[in-house]
Amino acid sequence: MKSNNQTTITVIAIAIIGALIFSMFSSTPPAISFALGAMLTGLALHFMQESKHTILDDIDPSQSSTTLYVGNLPYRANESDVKNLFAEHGDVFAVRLMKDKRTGKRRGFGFVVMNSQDAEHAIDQLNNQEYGQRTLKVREANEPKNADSLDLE
DNA sequence: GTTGAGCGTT
Repeated sequence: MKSNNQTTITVIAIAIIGALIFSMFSSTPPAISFALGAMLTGLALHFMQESKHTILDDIDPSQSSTTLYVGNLPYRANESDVKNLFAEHGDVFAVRLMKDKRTGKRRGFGFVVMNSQDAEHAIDQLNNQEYGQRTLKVREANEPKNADSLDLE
């Protein structure tokens, strides 16, 4: 819908060419073949541009997420506490505190997924900070499932 | 109910 004049002219030109080609291999009357060819070619080009716009629109820098490693957590801290703590420094998308698979007891560390821009600030603000009589360790997580810190290369 | 360096899970 947002195509400018140049792309519109290009689409029409290609549509006409496609219509001519379509007419050559069709046994129906030339006028109908031409119209059908133009419609099909125009539709194809239209959807190609639509998908292009969709892909580009999906790239939203304000929503890129970064996974943070949080260590030296007090055992009594739950996911809610950690989420509230990090939420003071940015948008927190998810919190996972690792626990023992058998006993279910917390292991004192976990992961926080939050806004990439806020993540750097959260590291500076929360790393080596006192929390529950413990000194927090906050860093960027290792095995990143989300390859979003690629802007640091 | 305990412990204390670490990088996980559908």
